[in-house]
Amino acid sequence: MGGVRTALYNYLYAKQKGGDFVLRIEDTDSNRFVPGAEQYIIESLRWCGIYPDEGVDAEGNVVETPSERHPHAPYRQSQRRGIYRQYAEQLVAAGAAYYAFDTAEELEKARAEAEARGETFIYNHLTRGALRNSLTLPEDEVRRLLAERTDWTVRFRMPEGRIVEMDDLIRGHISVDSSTLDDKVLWKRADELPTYHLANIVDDHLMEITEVIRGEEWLPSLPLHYLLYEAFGWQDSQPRFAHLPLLLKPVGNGKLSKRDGDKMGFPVFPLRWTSPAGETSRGYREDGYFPDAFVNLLAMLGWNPGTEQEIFSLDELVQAFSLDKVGKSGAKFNPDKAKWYNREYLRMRSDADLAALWMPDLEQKGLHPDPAFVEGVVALIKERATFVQDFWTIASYLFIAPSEFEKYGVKAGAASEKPADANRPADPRAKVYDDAATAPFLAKDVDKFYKPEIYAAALEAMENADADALEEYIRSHEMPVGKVMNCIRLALSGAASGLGISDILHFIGHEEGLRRLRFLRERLG
RNA sequence: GGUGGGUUCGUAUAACGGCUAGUACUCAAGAUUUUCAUUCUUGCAAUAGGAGUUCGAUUCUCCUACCCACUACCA
Repeated sequence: MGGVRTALYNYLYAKQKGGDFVLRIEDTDSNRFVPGAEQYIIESLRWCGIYPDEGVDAEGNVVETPSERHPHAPYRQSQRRGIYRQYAEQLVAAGAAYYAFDTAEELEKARAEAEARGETFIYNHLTRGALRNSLTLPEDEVRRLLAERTDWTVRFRMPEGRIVEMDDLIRGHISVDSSTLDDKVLWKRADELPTYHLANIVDDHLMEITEVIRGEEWLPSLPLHYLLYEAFGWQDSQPRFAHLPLLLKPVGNGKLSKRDGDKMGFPVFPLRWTSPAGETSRGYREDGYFPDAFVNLLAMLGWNPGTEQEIFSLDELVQAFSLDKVGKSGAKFNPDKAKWYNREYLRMRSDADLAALWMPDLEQKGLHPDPAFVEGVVALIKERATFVQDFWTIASYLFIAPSEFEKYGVKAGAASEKPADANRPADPRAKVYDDAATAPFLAKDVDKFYKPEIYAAALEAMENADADALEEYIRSHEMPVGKVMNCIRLALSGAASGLGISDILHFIGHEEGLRRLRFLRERLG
């Protein structure tokens, strides 16, 4: 979700300004390579209606804008190794970086020693003089090591006492004393690739990136990035930066993580994702969210239009989006609001569209109803649903006769109508519900609706009146309307709550209604 | 620990330094309904705390508290 939102804001900004949205794959950590992840990202963006102007597509082909005159490919950083190497060396030659030969063990030891003194080890202007690098070793020794071995890194020579003045499109002016920063690794020995910091600056420069909109977790690295642009002499064409607030978990503290969703019953992935290890995480698409609803709710997490409008299409978002309306503080994700959005989008969708979306589900159940019939059902029930998947639960009895009669779920008492949901964000004013709420229905409520005399009345009414005249018949014969109607509903739908009797009869027909009423007697005696 | 960022109802957020601090979700109550849901009406609920600047502070400054991120040869 967080990644999609970041991509979305980038896309909205780019499109609004008439710019290009670039998808670059930052895969410089071979340890973290995940097969299929790249395709997953592209598919997710496509589902949301976001198509990069430049980048790679799901088939691995390079995509570039037709007007593009300056080729920027390749778009995978793992394929740009040679480019970065040259820039890393340029930095060393300029004195802005240096080679470091310290082994993992040596650094480990330095850290342990610092810790023993109650300090934290930092590779910086204070400590680099006592470590093994091209600043401390004799020149011929450095040459020898570079020639004989490949296990060296390049570190940025973080200046001492520089106050770095920065501007962020969302947060305004920020300044940091470079003395508090460390000599970040720019070139990794491990896979002979640059770290994010180097690759990002080099690529943004080469790809003529004008704005970088990324997560807040990058804010602490911003001074380093400013200093890198300066070291390369690229300050004049340096992109502008915007650091987005984080997406937080619905309850408790901390940022939204994979775990939260599965634990708390909502997706955190746009599409279902199966990790190489075989664990599957649910996705918004598979859970039944409409892509435009997903995009809409994501857009409103951290941004607002400044008006009271809440429903936006992607095109409207492009028009309305603005970075100065992006908030500074983290946004807790609210699953209830997410559902509300989908409900709104479901209602906006036409009955015919919804019927078409539902049809495969019906066919899978062995049903082959007339599309016009399904469309009629949809018109009747769409206001009761949040997802297309809800349709069956709401209206299965319009297709097949109930064989089971409700055991649970009737409003059994004021204080016990809904099961408690521990995973929902707590509203302190909500009533406390207990598990007794789901006590068996039959024992208590059957005699409310299924007393022999009520049943007799129901049967009489059904035998003598059609759907439209039913209520009038019951009234005029001085039968208890509510109880008789509910007895009929129980027979028709298997539940004591639900659609209107005449609506049900309209779809299943009067004969079928009568048959179901007689079946109820068989079942309940 | 250090550095940086943040803090308005439970949640998302609005409010040129100036109204009774608005809206949506959730929740509650009422109306409607043959039930449930829908719909409509109403309600509950917030400027973290303390100083300062000012005629006036949610808004600007400082301090404190709390939260978050970063502090990897990850991104």
